[in-house]
Amino acid sequence: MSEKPYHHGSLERALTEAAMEVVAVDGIGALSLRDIARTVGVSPSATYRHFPSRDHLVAHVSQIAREDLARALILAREQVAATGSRRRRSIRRFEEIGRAYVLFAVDAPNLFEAAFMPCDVQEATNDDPEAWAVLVEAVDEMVSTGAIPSTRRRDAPIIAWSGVHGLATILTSSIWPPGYDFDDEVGAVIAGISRAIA
Amino acid sequence: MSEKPYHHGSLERALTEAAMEVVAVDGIGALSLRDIARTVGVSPSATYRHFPSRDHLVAHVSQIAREDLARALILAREQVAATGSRRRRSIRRFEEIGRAYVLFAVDAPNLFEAAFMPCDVQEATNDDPEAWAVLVEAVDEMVSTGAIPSTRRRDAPIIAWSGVHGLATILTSSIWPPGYDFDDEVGAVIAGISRAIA
DNA sequence: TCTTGATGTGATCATCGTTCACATTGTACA
DNA sequence: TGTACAATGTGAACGATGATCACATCAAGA
Repeated sequence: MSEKPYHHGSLERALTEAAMEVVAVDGIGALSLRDIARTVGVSPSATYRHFPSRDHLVAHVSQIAREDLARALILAREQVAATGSRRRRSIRRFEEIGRAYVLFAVDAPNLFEAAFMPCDVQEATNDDPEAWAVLVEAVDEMVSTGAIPSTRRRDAPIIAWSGVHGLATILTSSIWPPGYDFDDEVGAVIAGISRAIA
Repeated sequence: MSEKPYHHGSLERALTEAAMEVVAVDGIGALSLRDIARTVGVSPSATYRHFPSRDHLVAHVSQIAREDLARALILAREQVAATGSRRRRSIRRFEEIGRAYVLFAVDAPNLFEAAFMPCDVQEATNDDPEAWAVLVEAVDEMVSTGAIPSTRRRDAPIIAWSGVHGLATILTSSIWPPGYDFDDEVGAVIAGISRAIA
């Protein structure tokens, strides 16, 4: 029987994975240092060798969730078929990114919430993908193909982000108005955004 | 010296007010039953005579915050001067409501967050004003004055709500993109919404 | 080999939400 | 008027949590 070694070897990764699991399933509020220390099989104080406080763990999870979202957007953009005009394709890319944004929130509401929660502590900025950059690129492409006027280059990302982020937040806040269908309104909002920035 | 009476007299109101204060200043996460019991000058267990659990207090605060927001929207609508055509006025009312929505979030970010936080426990529905209803009324008025086509009556509230709610959330989430000015973008987003539902 | 830095343990502390038996008070009814 | 009863507040617990500290263990280089 292999005895458990005194040192875990990759505690930080294990803690992070356990934390992501808890947050994804039960939300950021259910994240407890002692709890994940238990599931990883380590003493509570060991966690402090890798995260100075619970808030730092939360910030780390939040950062990963943001990267996951950005990757989902990139994937959606790349899955747009290379058919039709460049102009038409830039529009479809933009709309698919918007749809993926809302879809991510619906599929993983707890991760979405965690991604944008205000964190007291800050993660060191790195080179990981950012949702904002993906959005700006898509807008730039639409400008370059003439799908939207260049005068909107500046405001379009904010308008688009507000629209999809608002819809996503509303969808995950249990404040959805009665009598409305999710999928229908996703299409309606994205179409509205297209009109707003056209 | 007036002795403190054994019974507080209006503990529930006092607890609620103290809770609103704490939430407004330090956020919903800083709300502690023991803490507000201390500030009100009562034992921790006394709070349970009025709120079955911390979650119920949170839900109560959330409900009040939602009412505050709705009242702010109504106030903004009523402050639109009765000048110009009915059509023009309906548009201005709608836009001022949107502006007030974002302004509320910026002025009271913690209350705004509390207003839309997912609550496990539910407050009994009452007749207090709801932001959603205010928005729908404004859209209906725009339809009746011909400011927007009646075909958009259904989707316009969702589109508008998504836009302002998204902007408000982004503004209060410390994820605001660099190089953008708050006030400018509020105008840009609201103008975008107007184009989206026109 | 010895030392040093990194990593994990166990005990401990203050705080929190919650519960429970009990105290106090206002009130409706005999 | 007096008395049972319901409402409301107290104080002492319990278990759980985040955090800190002295100490234990281990790996790697001088």
